[in-house]
Amino acid sequence: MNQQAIEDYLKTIYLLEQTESPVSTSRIAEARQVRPSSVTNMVKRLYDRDLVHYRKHYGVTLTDEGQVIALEMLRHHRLLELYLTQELGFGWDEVHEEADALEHVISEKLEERIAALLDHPQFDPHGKPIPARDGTMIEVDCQPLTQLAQGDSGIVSRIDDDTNSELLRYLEQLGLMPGTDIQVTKVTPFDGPITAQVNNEQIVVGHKAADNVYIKKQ
Amino acid sequence: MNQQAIEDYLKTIYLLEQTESPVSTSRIAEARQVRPSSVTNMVKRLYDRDLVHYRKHYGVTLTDEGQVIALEMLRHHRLLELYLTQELGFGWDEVHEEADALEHVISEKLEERIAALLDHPQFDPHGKPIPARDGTMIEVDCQPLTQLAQGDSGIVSRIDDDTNSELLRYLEQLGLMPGTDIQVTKVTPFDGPITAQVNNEQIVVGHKAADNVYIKKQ
DNA sequence: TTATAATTTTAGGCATAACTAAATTATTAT
DNA sequence: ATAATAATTTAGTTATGCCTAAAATTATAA
Repeated sequence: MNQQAIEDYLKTIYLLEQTESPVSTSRIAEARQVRPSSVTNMVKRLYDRDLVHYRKHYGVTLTDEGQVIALEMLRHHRLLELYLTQELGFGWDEVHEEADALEHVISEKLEERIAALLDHPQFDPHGKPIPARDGTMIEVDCQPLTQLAQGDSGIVSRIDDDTNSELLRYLEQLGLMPGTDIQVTKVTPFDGPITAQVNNEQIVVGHKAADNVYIKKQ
Repeated sequence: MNQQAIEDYLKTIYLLEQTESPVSTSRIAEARQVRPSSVTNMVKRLYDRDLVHYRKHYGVTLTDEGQVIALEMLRHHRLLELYLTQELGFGWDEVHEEADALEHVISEKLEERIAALLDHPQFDPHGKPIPARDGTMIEVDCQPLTQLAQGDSGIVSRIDDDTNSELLRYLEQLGLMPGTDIQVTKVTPFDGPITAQVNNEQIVVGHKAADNVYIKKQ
């Protein structure tokens, strides 16, 4: 079993656990784009290594040991994304794949140097929290733009699907990046578009895109 | 056949070809620490992919296509070594392993950004030439310190074995780093130590270490 | 309780990449 | 030229990793 595959599975399980825990094999299969039987096999091997708890027909959760590895990958990934944008001029829509490959390869020493150089940052370019070395992570109370009501205002906190370059480029055009102030001007029913005030401009954004934009209400 | 294994074999073959070409399977086996028969198998697969020329019982050389990949890896490796020392505070004795892992993973885009940020450098921290994107590379006419005679002077050009951290730390202590002026004060027979003037100090360096220090005579 | 859906088991595929031992080929010394 | 030696290749084996389809099992909800 190679380390990269282990790390990818653990990361997937970690992220799925944020929504529902325990995680079913079919959810993992879906996320990893393999068959459920492949997942069952892999999960057994992860279980043999004490990286997950596993009860048949019930689900999977990470052990402490498994979570340490998952968080390490998440830390690597998000630090790298920030590093690439801040220090190497990458766009926030270009960093996901690069970080996905690099996260498995950088040493702890390099991780630490990058973190220090960036002044131990708390968030990646998409507003996602970067786990600290001890596994702790800031939680921001926020909600999708689609759930705000007319008149509500707040600050863009994070973009949910940070793997979708096209979406990111679109949101950037609209100015919907973490830290931006936003006030909802108008909402429309039946998952219709949302109108909002952003950077002193009126913007209109479709429901699907808006669903990825999480706002911290004020 | 995974890409990393291919790249490692091609890099090995490239480096061995600098000394003698064609390269025998046993030389490759020695360099890669595997059995000659394993190399024969691998070489056949490389041949199937047009990455090497291969004649049984005769030897192996890189095809153009193979050389492109080998040089790309060398470029990645050396750029990364320089980047890690210049931008991330790594010592020249700490970068080899990190670069060895990263070289297979960075994208062309990241390579280019790193190169640009470093102002398209020509040499890595050990004085080795960095291949340009088109495969060209500066050649420096230099020779091992052990081959200089008393009174000869020059500039340290490069360190041959850049994988040996201990050696690199030792040479750094002595001030024997690329760019340093050096004048040979005394040589001793039977592979004995060499005395030289470096940074206004007299230093004594053993034959084995000196053999790794290449000098550009003036 | 029985049908349906989800999950697991089984058995095997396919690729990589190493190894050993035996056979073959090339080189060297007589 | 030939025998001895060295280098190389062949053939077969081992081990790993990750996947799949199909069959069997288990959970669940009507």
